[in-house]
Amino acid sequence: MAGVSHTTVSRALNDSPLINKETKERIRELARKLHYTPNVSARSLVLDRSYNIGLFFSTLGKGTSSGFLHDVVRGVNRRIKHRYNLVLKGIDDYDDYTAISPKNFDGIIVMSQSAKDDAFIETVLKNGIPQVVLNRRVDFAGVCNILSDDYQGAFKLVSYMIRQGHRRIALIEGKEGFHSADERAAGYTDALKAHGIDPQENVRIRGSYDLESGYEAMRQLLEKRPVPTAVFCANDDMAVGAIKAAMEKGMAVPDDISVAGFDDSLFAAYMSPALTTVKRQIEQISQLGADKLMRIIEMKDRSEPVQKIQTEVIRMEAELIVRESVAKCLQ
Amino acid sequence: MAGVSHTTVSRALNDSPLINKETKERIRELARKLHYTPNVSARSLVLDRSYNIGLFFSTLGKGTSSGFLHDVVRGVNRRIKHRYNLVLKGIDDYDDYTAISPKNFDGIIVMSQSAKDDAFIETVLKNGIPQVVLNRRVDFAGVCNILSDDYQGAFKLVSYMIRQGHRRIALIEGKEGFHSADERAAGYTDALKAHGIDPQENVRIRGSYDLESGYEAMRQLLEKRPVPTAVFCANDDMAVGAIKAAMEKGMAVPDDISVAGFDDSLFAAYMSPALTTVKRQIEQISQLGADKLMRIIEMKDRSEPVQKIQTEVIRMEAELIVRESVAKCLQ
DNA sequence: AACGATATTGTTAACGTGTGCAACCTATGC
DNA sequence: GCATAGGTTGCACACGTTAACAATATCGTT
Repeated sequence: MAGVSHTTVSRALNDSPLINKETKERIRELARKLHYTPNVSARSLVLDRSYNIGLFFSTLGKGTSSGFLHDVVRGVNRRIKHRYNLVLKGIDDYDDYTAISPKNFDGIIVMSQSAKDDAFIETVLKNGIPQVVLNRRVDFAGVCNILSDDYQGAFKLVSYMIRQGHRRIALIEGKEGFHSADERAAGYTDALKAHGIDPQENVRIRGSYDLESGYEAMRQLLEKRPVPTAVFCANDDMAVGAIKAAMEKGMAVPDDISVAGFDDSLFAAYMSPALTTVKRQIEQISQLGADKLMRIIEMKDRSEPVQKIQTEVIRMEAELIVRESVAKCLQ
Repeated sequence: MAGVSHTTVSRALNDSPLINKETKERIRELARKLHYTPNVSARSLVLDRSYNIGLFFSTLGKGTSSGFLHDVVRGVNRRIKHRYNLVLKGIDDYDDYTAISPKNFDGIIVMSQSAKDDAFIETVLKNGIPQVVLNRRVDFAGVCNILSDDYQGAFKLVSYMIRQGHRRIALIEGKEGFHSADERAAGYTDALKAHGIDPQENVRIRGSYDLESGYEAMRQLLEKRPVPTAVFCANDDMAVGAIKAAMEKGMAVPDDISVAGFDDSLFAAYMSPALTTVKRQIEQISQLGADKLMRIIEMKDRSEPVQKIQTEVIRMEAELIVRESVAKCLQ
């Protein structure tokens, strides 16, 4: 329609230097008027890029909390260049990884919760897809890794409890097999030891990160004698459940028993009592991860060596948020 | 490598009837061994399908609650055929809609919160992309529309409050411009009128669906004289904020003032007091929407007329969940 | 044995874009 | 006036797949 070859049109839309400025403007104007949109598939085919960024969670079902998902999506979406598609996936939806190919994903962000993801991460690595693993420490060489320091966060929180005079502190653990659960438990144990307190196995109960499991765990804890004076829940959701169970038994929080969580969920500040917890910078980690991934992709485009940036490990400090649900121990 | 033409390979992998069974098996076995993956871009180009399903929210930033996002993603992800990519987008990220083309999306699910989305929905419609609009009533001919009946849910809830003896019932409204906010407000107003109570403008306060706004709104309400005996919050998050504000003023819920929410969030059952609320079947709506979309896409593939299914409007009943936060009115 | 029908495979073109190369045009310098 | 350089455009091919059509092999029927 412009009386030129398709080559010239292509050059106009990609503002190539090999084109007359006026023809370029004329073609662009025409394209706008006709609502012309370049065919992504054709471009993908010849340029060997999919314009898909995969955002993979260990699971999209139970186990991933809503606030976590939301923070991650917000963080990543904000930093992804606009021409990309953000493709959401659950690793546990796959039963084989043949579809994980550089043809399908220009880059992949893994929000990893569990060591089960290692096979997936390795596949991505082997296929040479630019990758960033967030939220969990992995040991593959050549993988950029960003996570919050849950161990240190838990350590700080439990130390704070001890400073408040608590000695018999229970733990409601996170979901089995989840790395975050282990880290937080380790921080708990080490904080006790560092203050000369012997960790007791019988005030340590396995939860699964959801409200019900916190409720159930607390009911079990309240049967123990002596009853713990404080409970560290491995996330806020379980803390909510735990507080519910305590109240049903006629115990006031924090007067009769102190409870703390982990995550600093949206509602943590608005509960009664307001929840003492640890804040993870999930949104920030996600943003940072997305930025890194974009950089790796760009370096790969220019076929620069990507080693430097890739093997990096970044730990983001977790912040203790003191509110009302942990009180001084009076016993 | 198999000593056959690429056409034969194509037939083997798509199990076409035009191929010998043994050759098919031989090629498939070979493909598996070599980790051969078909190139999606090339297939897209020739078949004119992108294998992308767009999931569009009005916004991915503030205004969309975490639980909502999570329920939708879970529901849709479960029902989408595995070969598709679930592409997550915020409508407010776009400043023009030229990228919204059938080449880029085989189908689109819109989780619409606001009338601002209409321009977007119309674009999708004009471009002939199979579309399902969830969560909000739209009037375009040829659009499949599934939503929860928020009006009726609010009506039921407020009627329940009235049956409990409440007469002075306040409203904390949802976010301005959001359709759900208007629906719930209308249900509130009509329930009052239906029971012969005159809606009072001065106990009606605008919120924005987040916890802070519920908190602020409640503080304002508690200044009113006489103080309302019950407050209907247009979602659970605001109810949490409202309860916080009440408690800070030394008022017990529900003994001194009753509070109800909307959504039945995960934590609603675990708060103290457990929240009386209305349950929307978000996950179910999302599943149903995804199913419908898949059907529309398939019909379009067979170039059947899609009119029958498309103009449908489905209203899912919202369910009153009675818990503890609304008590009998003693005044 | 010859014919047609059927099963199986190969040949070729097409999808819409980007790119190397050739071709053309124009201006500059001698 | 002519050679040269630089700016601008078109030609032809490539990307990896599907599909219409042609070609070949196999089988059963008369």
